[in-house]
Amino acid sequence: MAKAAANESGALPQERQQRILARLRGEGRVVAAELALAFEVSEDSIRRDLRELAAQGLCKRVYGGALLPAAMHTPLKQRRAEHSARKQALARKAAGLVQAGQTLLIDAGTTNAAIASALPREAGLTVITNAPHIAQLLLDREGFEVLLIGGRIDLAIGGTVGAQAVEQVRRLRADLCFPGACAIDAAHGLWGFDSEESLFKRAMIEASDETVVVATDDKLGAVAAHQVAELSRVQHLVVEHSADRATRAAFGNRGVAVHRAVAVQEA
Amino acid sequence: MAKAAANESGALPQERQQRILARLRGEGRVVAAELALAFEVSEDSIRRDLRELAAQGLCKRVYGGALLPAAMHTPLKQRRAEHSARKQALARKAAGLVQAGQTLLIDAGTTNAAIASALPREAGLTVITNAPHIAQLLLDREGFEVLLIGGRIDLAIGGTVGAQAVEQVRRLRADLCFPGACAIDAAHGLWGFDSEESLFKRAMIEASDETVVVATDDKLGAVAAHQVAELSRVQHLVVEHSADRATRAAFGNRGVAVHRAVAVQEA
DNA sequence: CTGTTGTTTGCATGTTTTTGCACGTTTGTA
DNA sequence: TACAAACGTGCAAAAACATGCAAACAACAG
Repeated sequence: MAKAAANESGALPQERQQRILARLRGEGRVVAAELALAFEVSEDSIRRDLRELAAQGLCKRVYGGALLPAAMHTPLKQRRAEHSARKQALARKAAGLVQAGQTLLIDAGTTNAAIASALPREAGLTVITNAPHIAQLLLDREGFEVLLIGGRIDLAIGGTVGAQAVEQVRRLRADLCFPGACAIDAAHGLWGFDSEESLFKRAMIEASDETVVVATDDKLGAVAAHQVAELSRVQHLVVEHSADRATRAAFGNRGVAVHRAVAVQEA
Repeated sequence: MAKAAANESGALPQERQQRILARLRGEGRVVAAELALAFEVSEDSIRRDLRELAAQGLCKRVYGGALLPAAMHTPLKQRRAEHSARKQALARKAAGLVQAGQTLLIDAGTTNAAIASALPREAGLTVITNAPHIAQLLLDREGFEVLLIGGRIDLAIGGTVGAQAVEQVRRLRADLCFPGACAIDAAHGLWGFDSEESLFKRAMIEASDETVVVATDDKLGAVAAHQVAELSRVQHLVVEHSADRATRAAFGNRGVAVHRAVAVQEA
C-alpha cells in the first residue's frame, strides 16, 4: 500500500506536467533527477516538461530543476515565517525520526504543525491527526494519506478531544506518535494542562509502538495538573540546541533517546 | 492488482460515453488504451468518444487519453482561491436559511466552504463537517461549536468519506444539512460522481430534518454515476440568479422551495 | 421482402507527438 | 584549471493521432 505515494509512473505526458506543477506549488522546488525517477521517464523528458512550463511562466528553471516564480514564492516564505526558526529546527529534527511507509499519530498544536510541514513528502506516510489545521496542511502538500479523528473540537486546543476521539484512537494502531507536550519531567513523565486533553494524549501513546516528545526549553522539567504517561512510555525526546546539558543527561539516563536540534542561525 | 477495471463490454455508444465520463470523474484521468480494453472496442472508437466529450467541454484531451478540465482537477488550494462573486451570492442566500441555535451538517466542497464563511457568527450554531478546511475556517472565525467527522480523507474531495465517516454521521442528528451537489435533476434527484462520496451524502441527508442543495448553473439538470437521494428528500434548492426559469419551475412543481440568489454585478 | 438512409465500427493511410539516445556545450565546484 | 553533472540540440524509432473509406447493422418506407 505504500507504493502509491512515490510511484507516479504511467502518467500521461500532459498529466505529468500538471503533477510536476502541483508538486512545485506544494514544495516550492523540484529536482529533475527525482522527477525522472518518480515518473519513470528519462531526465530529458523532464527537462522538456520544465522547459514548457517555464515558457508559460509557471516555473523558473534553475540548474538541477526548477523553482516557483518569485511572485508565487513569497506566500510560501510567509508560511515558513509563521513558524519561528527555533520551532523549524525542532521540527526538522523530529521529522528525521520518521521512516518511509510509517503510520504517524500527530496531536494538535503549533509545534506539531511545524513537524507536519517538515515531513518528507515521498515517503508514503500515513498521518492520523485530530487537528483540522494539520490535516489541511498535509492535504495541500499532497502525497500523504490522511486520517481524521472525529469528535467535538476544543477551541483552545484546535483539535478534537473527548470520549469520541479517544474511542477512535483506540481502534487504530500507529508506528510513531507525537503527543503535544505541555510539560515533561525526567522523574514524573509527561503532563498536560487539561483533563480531557491528557486522556486523549494517553490514548495516542497506547495506540503507538513508539512515542516522540518534542519539547521547547520552557517545557523541560515543568509539571502540570494531569499526568499523561510515565517516562517509560517515551522512547524519543527532541529538544532545542540550547537545552541544558544536565537535563538532557537526566532523560538519557532513563532510557530516552535524546535528539538535539541543530543551532539556528538568524539572518 | 491490475485494474479492478471491470468488464464493461456490450455498452451502447452513448452509454459508453457516460461511463467514460463517470470513470474520468472518479479517477481524474482516463487512458485511451485502457478504455479500449475495458469496453472491448478499438481505440479509434474511444478516441471518437473522447473527441465528442471534449467538444462539450466535459474533458480535456491529452496525448494518450483525457483529463478532467483544469478547473475540476486543480488541487483544492487553487479552487479555494476562486471565491467568485457568484459563489458568494449563492452562499449568502443559503446561509439565510439557517436559524439561530440550529445544528448544521456541512459537506466538503468549495461551495460549502463559501457557505460556512457566510454563516452568522453570533447565532449559537453547531456545525458538523467532514472537511478539515471548513472546520478550520469556522474555528478561525470563532463563535461556532464545531464537530468533526473522522475517517480517511479523500484527497479529491477534501474531506472524510467511507464507512467510518458514514457510521459517525448515523449517530448524529442535525436540523439542516448541506450536501455538496455534483448534479441535481428534477426527475432523478441528487447525484454524485463517486460511489463512496454518494453514500456519505446519503447518510448526511438521513441524519437531518431538512436538506438544502446549493447548485451552480452547471449542476442543474446534469446527471452523474451514483444516486444520492430522491428529490423528495430535498426541501430547499438554492440556485444562481441566472438559473433558467423553466428549470426553477420544474423543481418548484415537485415541492422543492427554490431560492434564487441575488444578481452579482461584475466589475 | 427489398431498398434506402443513417449510424457505428474497424482498418489503412499519412501525420503529429513523444521519447530516449548521442553528441557537444554550459554550469557549478573542487 | 580541471572535472563531473546538468544542459541543449538533432535524430530516429515508437506510439498516438486524424482522416477517409468500406463493411455491418438498425430503422423505416415502399
